[in-house]
Amino acid sequence: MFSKHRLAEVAALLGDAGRAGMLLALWDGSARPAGELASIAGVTPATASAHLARLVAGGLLRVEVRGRHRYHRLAGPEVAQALESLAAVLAPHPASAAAEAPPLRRARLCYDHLAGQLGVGIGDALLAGGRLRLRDGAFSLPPAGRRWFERFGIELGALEGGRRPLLRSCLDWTERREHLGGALGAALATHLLERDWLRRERGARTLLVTAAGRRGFLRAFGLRLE
Amino acid sequence: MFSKHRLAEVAALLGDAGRAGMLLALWDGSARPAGELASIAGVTPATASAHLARLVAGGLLRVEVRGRHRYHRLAGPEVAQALESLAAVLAPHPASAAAEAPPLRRARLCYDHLAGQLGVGIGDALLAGGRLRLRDGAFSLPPAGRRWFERFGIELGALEGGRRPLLRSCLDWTERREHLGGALGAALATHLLERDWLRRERGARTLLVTAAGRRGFLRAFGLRLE
DNA sequence: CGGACGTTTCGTCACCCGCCGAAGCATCAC
DNA sequence: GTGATGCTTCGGCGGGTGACGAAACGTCCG
Repeated sequence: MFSKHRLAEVAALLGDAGRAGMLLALWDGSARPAGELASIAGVTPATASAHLARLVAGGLLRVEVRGRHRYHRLAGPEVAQALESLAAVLAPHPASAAAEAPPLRRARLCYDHLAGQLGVGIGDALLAGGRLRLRDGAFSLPPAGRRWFERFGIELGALEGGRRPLLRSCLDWTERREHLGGALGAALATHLLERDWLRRERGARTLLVTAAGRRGFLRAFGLRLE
Repeated sequence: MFSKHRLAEVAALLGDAGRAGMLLALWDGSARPAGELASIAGVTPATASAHLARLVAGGLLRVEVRGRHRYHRLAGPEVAQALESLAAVLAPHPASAAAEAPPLRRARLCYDHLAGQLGVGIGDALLAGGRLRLRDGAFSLPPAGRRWFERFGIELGALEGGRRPLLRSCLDWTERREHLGGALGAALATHLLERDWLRRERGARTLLVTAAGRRGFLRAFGLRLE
């Protein structure tokens, strides 16, 4: 049987504030060198190195050696998913989630797609416009939606047929609402970053809405962002 | 920000073989007294008591006092979901899942709905019969499916409108396939247990198929179970 | 080549946490 | 009441682990 020992082993890796901090910093799918993760976790490089070695050995992180730097990133979407579902456990009541720091609640990346109020808001706008459908907690994409995404500059053809589902609903832990994940959610996030509607805040998974973004979200989605 | 400390706190609760064993024993949604959990975890009642107190304080377990017994159960589906997604992290390769003990692979409860080969098989049969649809990794229920479930003895009306989504796909960690969760998945499992097609194996989340079940699964789903 | 830098390894210390046995509280049975 | 049972609390022991500084290693740059 998949033993309690293996489960405990992996869970114990997440069960240290230093390591948890590193994983959270990598939650958005980014790759960061060991030194940066050390400062994020608030420990010396020596300590961080030991932590990172354990995370890699435990299969939670992948490491990519580039010169004298060692870039670490999450080993895969399962890890991000595990973080997300642990977060769901510790925010069982919307009230505690509502107390989150505003910038993080407003817009952030969930591994590689949008989350927070912006993510939920975009989803709502797409639903209201008939460009997306939500039924029984699962998204589907009607023809009108396909056309809209193509016109918006996202090539659906390239996204389909891959291993990853095009649409996937992902439970947002601050808003307690479904938002759009999957290949399309990721492509949308990438597209908005490339268009410079959104900008990643350095060293966090928080997203900033640019001036162009404010105009764009209002025009494209009817979203008024303060 | 939802701090790394809180995440680490919860994860650390799972990061001990004793506590992990207890949680796994409760994975199927059952409620067990402290003494039984102690023997499952292989520790003395004193040690178990301390563990259970921490799990309750951490919001992972609920406790129900009945006379001199204290029944513990998972605090909610989020906890089971967290266990499931951690299991997915530590079984990234189908090979390791294939090594699982056969009875567990064959049929088990994932908190409150069916999983394992039986769970996946039923899902496949429903899909093949057009009673369920799978699109982009998410289930939907066409009219033919609604009729079928009603005729099968499951009242959909009572399930809808609740907080919990009717349909939810849940990644099976032994089969690496989606299976049916959500309110409908739970109702189906309950119904099959009540009809005595399935019986819970004492002290495990493994399910046994009864003789009536073998006939029933063949007739209703075309599933031939050895 | 030599120095700067990022990272790892080593040695060490301190603390936390899991474990148990014994004792203390409840509750149930008679 | 009296004893048995289920569980918790208390006190104390031992091992694991996270922390650091110092030093070694490998890479980049002038």
